[in-house]
Amino acid sequence: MSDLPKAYEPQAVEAKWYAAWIEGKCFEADPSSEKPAYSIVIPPPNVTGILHLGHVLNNTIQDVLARRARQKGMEVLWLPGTDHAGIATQAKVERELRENEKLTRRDLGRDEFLKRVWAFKDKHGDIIINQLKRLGCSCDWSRERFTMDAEYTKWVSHVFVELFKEGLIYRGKRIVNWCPVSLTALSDEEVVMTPQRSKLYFMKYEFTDAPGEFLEISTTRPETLMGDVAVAVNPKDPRHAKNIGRMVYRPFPHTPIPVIADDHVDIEFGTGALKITPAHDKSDFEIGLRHGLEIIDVLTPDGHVNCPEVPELHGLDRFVARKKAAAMLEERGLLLKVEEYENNVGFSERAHVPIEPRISMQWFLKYPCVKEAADAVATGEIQFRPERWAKTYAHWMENLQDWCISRQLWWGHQIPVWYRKDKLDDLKNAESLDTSHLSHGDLFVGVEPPADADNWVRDEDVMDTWFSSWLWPFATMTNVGEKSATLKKFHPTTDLVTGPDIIFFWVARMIMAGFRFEGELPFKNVYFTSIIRDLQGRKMSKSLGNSPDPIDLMEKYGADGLRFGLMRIAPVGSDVRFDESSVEEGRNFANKLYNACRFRQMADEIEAPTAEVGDDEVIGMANCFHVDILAKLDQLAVDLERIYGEYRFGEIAQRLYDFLWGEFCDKFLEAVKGDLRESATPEARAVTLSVFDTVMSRFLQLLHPYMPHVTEELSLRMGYLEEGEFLMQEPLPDEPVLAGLAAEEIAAEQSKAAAIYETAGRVRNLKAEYHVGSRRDVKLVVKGAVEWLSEQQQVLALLSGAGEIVLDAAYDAPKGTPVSLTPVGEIYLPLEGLIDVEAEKIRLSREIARIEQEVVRCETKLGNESFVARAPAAVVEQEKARIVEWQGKLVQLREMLAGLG
RNA sequence: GCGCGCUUAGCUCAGUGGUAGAGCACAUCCUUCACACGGAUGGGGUCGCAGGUUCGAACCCUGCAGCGCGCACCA
Repeated sequence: MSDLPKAYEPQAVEAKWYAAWIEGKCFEADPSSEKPAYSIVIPPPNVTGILHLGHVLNNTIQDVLARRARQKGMEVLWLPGTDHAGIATQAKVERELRENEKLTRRDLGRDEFLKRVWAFKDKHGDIIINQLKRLGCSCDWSRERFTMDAEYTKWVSHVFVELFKEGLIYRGKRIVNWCPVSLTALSDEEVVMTPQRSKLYFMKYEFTDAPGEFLEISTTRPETLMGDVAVAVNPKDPRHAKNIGRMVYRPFPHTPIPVIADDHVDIEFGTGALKITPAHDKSDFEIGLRHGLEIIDVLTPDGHVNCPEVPELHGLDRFVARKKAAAMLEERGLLLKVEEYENNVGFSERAHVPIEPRISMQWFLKYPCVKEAADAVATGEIQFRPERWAKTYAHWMENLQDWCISRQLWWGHQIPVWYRKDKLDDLKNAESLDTSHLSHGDLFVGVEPPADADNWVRDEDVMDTWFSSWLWPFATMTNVGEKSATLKKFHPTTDLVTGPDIIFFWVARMIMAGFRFEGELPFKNVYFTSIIRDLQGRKMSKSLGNSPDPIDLMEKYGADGLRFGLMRIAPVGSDVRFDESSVEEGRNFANKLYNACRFRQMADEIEAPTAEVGDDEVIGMANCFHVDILAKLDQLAVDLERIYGEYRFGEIAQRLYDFLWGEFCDKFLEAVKGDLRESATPEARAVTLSVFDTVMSRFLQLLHPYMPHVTEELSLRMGYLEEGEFLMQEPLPDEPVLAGLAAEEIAAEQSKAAAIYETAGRVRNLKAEYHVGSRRDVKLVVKGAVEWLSEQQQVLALLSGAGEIVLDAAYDAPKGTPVSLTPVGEIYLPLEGLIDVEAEKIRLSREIARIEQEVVRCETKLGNESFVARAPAAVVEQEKARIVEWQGKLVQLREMLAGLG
């Protein structure tokens, strides 16, 4: 091993092990297993997407959970797959078509276009899957699913049909969020409210019964005023009481419209008069319904004015028309003023343009099993982490709006509804459709097409992508009408790991679907990950170019480095600011681990005898450093078990890091280095090697979920496992390493080790103070040494960098010899006349002053009767002990100062 | 407008009542036979502000401020 490179090179190792795990079928779940089940379904990434850091965090957490569960003896299913991502995928293909062939999807026709999308999916669909594999994800790839698989599509249709029969799905003309670019309706969740700097136009409409008298109105959208059918005022508004029931002239087309009264109008806002455009505003639409007003649509689907009566505006883009309309008002002397104004405008989540509220015929769903779904989270049957998201969920569940599930797209699950050809026009124009039409035979709703298909025409729309995603936990496990062995074993799933940004889109809807179609919750725990931002706190996005490519990071630092680095900084509650240096630290950690093992291998190559020491004998021969590290390992295992239960992934990473680096390498390895030299006794060598192996083999196991590749590699290299065995399949041992040793004995040994470590630190800092920190030949004299110090004298010399340590109870220190009070005695550092006496005097005086202050502080505290009476006894004792300690030190320091003259 | 978070060292963040912590960055030293992707030492914080509870508050309570995020029919 010593001929290997000094630094760990992860790339080849990681590829090798991933292939080996696949070859060994390590990820495949067995539904017939006797072991308890543990399951996760992956949040399916977009099939044509590419991996970003959010995916890395999310999937690393899932992999950690899955791998840990396997170690805990569970039968694990991590079910992977991809989502067809209707709008996103269709838009990509349309763009490619436009750029390469100057064609639109309509030029190709539906069938041909869909062929193109499938081809695109086949070409790009594996990219993100392969990226997940590169990351080391232990998904059961034999069960990979896609939301448009034939069987999955059946589920989607089946669910539609069932909910339609139940009367929860209906069709109707409503105001929907219309995207003028994608040319489809969107759900409320797909609209992002964005503050905009816009203009508020104040205009006046003339009363028909009083020429020269005007009603003042403000609006942000003058381009829609051709669709005005009324002006509304609040009935409680005294300013307008006299106006209710009168008529005013809409400027263009010049037509009288009524002034009506409606509670919705805010008296405080502007002039208290609101123009009503039912076709282009949701609340206007509702007011229109209440008052039986006409609906005049003056915009085309792609956001252009459609109003031949006003030729100046007809055909203009909506934003061009806005300026033009304002100019026209001004020409007519009807524009009073224009103010700068900030308001919230809904933007299309995908197309990034303002959505248009638009009347159109769409399919809607009234959510099923709302109460069960709300209760499941409220009662804690489904546990949210962090818990506060439960409140967000509850709020949404209490204010559910019907879900617009139809999309005017081609890529997706086509609505399983057929219309009779001869009734097509009637049906398409009908205001609404309900289940009664089913029996009339004009409408056919079914998973399979009607038998006499030639007489029917299928609804052209497809369903919202989330209408398939919400079935993911069970539709990936079983076919319609079956209860597969997989479903029986693994549903409900154990943990769901996802981002809080899709709590409404996905999480809430899955819970409802789970209750409705499987009669049970879909998962028991939901862990919401942090949102990853850049160092400026901005979201990662392609357009900002602030999103590092995880593949590049893995090339540079290894998948294990990326995983560990990201997990270590991922906080439980809030967002995380990403910096590449954290990944670098992950890489460094893997390297540290690798080198610790390399050190062990090199020790084997030294030609020095090793005694045969049986496992049982090791503990008996162990010194305090051995016992100490073994005890810390046991403690680590116990702590990790608890922290896993709390899903505190960052803390787990931190504990692993601190143990390996701080305890194992910095302390333990340094303390036992002497045991591995040729000069050491065979027994000491044997015991130390044995302890090393015990700790390292168990530590590799504990670290494995976070850094699967390097731990697997080292377990084999170090001989902890045979060729053909996998660390990922090794169950975690239940027994502590030190099970056979009494707690008091462990504590006694640990306190010795702690004393030596602390003493070494004090000596090093004493050396540094006198600028001999790098010298390893200094002589130390210990006065008043604890009786056991002679046993560990060599180790202390090694750790503190001393050439010689002399125990001398009667040592008479030369004047000004630096001294440190340590847990093992007074340690002097004779400087052989090299010190600057004056500087030393100043240093001592400062130290004395500082300690005196400490003593005063403690005494004041102890003089406080309330403190003594109310504080726990242990705390009071601690304070007292502290004073004794400080005073002892003061005596020493004053003597030293006096000694200097 | 309502709700939820956050505010601790230059940066990123731990720390849920008992003497303020880590990593990075910084400074000095060390190319000592696991590791410079390393080792040693050190400087650096009135824990956002103001009150309150308590013997004792970064931590609990109440206000306030700043930042961020949700939700909402302000034209």
